[in-house]
Amino acid sequence: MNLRQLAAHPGLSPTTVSRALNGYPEVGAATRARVAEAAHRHHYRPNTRAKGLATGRAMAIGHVIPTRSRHEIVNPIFADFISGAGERYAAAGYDLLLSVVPDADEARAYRDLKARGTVDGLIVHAPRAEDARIALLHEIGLPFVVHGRSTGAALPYSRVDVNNLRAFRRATEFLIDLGHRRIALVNGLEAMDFALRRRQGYLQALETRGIAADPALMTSGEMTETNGYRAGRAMLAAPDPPTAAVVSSIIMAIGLRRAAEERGLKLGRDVSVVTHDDDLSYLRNGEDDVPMFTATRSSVREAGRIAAEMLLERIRSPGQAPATRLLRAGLVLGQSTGPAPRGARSG
Amino acid sequence: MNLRQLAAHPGLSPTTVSRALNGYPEVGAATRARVAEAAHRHHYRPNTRAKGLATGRAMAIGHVIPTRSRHEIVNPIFADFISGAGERYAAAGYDLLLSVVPDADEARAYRDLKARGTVDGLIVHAPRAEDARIALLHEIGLPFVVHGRSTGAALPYSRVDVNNLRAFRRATEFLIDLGHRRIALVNGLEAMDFALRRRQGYLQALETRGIAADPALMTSGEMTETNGYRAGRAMLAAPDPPTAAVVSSIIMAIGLRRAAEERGLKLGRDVSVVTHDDDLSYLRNGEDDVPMFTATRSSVREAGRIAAEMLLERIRSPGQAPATRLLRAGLVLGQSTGPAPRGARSG
DNA sequence: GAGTCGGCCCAAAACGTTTTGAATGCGGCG
DNA sequence: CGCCGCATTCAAAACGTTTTGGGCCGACTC
Repeated sequence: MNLRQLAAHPGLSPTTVSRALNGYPEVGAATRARVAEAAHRHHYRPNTRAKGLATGRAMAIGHVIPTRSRHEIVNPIFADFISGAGERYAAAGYDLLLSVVPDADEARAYRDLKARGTVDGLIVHAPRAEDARIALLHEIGLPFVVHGRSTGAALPYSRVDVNNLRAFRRATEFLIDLGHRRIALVNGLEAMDFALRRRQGYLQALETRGIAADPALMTSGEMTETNGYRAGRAMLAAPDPPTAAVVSSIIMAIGLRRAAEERGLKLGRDVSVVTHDDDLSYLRNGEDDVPMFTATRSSVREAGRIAAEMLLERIRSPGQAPATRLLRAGLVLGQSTGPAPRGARSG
Repeated sequence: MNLRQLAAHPGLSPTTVSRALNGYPEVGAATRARVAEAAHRHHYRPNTRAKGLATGRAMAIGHVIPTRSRHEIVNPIFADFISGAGERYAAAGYDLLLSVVPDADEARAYRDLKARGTVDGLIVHAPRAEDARIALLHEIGLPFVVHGRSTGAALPYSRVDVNNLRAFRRATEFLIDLGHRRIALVNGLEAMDFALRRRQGYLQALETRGIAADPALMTSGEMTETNGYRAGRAMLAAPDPPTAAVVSSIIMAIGLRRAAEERGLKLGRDVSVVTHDDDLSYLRNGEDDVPMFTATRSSVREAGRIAAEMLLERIRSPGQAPATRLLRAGLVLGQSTGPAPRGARSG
């Protein structure tokens, strides 16, 4: 059903029908009603491409999710983040365009999206320190919002982020307060900015309390269950094992728990763990009674919603100064932490 | 950079440039080279919307992922499935459009996509038995491929699926062979077709071996860690607890393991578990040495790749008879299964 | 009663491509 | 020499919208 065909029915011109549907004032109330009725009856929807061509807007937001080419791991938080964002896009009449590209091709993907005019703006995922994409997007001239931060970026940018540094410092201090001295850090890939900042928070806490950081207790890698397990197995088998750990992802924490239990160690009694918890919908921590894990919690779905709103606002009124929304990850007490064992295994 | 602007540069008409770029034969070799060079130099990409308008094709595939409005859980397999599919779309020059809609609005979402001409085809996720969407899409006239099956659907349709019934029958038989008699089923939502068929497989195995099914041992729900935990906790606390379970998702299995360990029971010794394993990229079962879980394994990312290819083929040559690709989930031996305890706790 | 203004509507241009239909120039053939 | 066919190229229409620039008519002002 065309606009022309739709217009022919009540015997009007396409112009008038278009105006009636888009709420322009210069159309009579009676006609507007007739048009609305006809449109409804024929299930009329304006053709996206034609409308976009005429208005110059794509009414779509792009999410470029980079795939580290080696092992093709897709971060499980994407699903929840995108579902949060998608909800807001839908409400505003925007589509969501997903681009899964090997990270080597990422720059080209951005340029393409702009040149082809496919999207009106985009979300930048998994930023690194001094992330090159920020300069690139400024150059290209596409509105964007970063999920996370990029320390040292030369140009300003909008972002929604979690107070990673503070959260991890608090988590580490909490463990220290419980008497732990050998505390491991099981981190995400430290090429990522969020991981860097969590590490800083961890280090600051140790330093403030006069505990020397031990490189043997710090590990970093893709946030998979296997990597959590590996880290746990290696550290717990070492001569002077940690009595506690701060962990960057609940999935890694599950791997770590597996490694502990394999050695007959119980979380919260023999080994304490504080993990970051993105509040993934299929992996709720503490949906029943006491949470399994003590955690720094921040809903990534909520972050998606906020990022979407910020981006839509940037598109609506360009030229605004970049904004920052900081989500605070609260420390949630669970069963995975407890006082350091007396005369800890650390000897 | 326009087509017109691009054409002005080497002093050609838009027509010729368009033809040169799209590989039509009626353009001289020399001109074609000149055009290619100019296009490359100016990073020219044809405007998606204009191209789509002219050709009548959107060069985009839609994925409608329904959100059960109550708790907004997004199935964790979507990320991997979509990443597999997206890879193939990209290779074929297609975009991926994601629609996150409350399942009540799903029909309208499909009609909209068609009416607005936003996509050339789509993937149907999480089909139910006699799923209404199949008839709807036939009526609408959009090519589609179903991920899964819809038993009892009146009309034919293309699909890629796993042999759920056989896999779960085998898994159950395997446990029976190990001496287990009280075997639980921790299933996904049985509104979903895949869950129905897994249940059938489970029941068939019990029946064949002359074991009466016990409703108290069968549970069904959203595939979250919490639900796995709840099922495990309830069943293991019951008077006549199961010695084994078949589980529909590795995430539920992790919850089940947690419940078992809470009672001091060890998987593979006190309780045996066979779980389905979608080979999620961040939750690999058996990346190191022996798999944690004995599992029916089938890569959902691979399913995504195949579904994408089938759909693109359907779009390329319409009118083909619907096709079916059946992936076989092999039974992978892990540490979570062992012989039934002698004089099992079943008393 | 003439002129002006507002309300309502329409024809045509524009967005950036592809595709149709036709034009140009050139060599070869009769 | 005239015609034909071929290889190239181009102008214009088309895709389905929005937007620009009027046009018409009745009511109001003086």
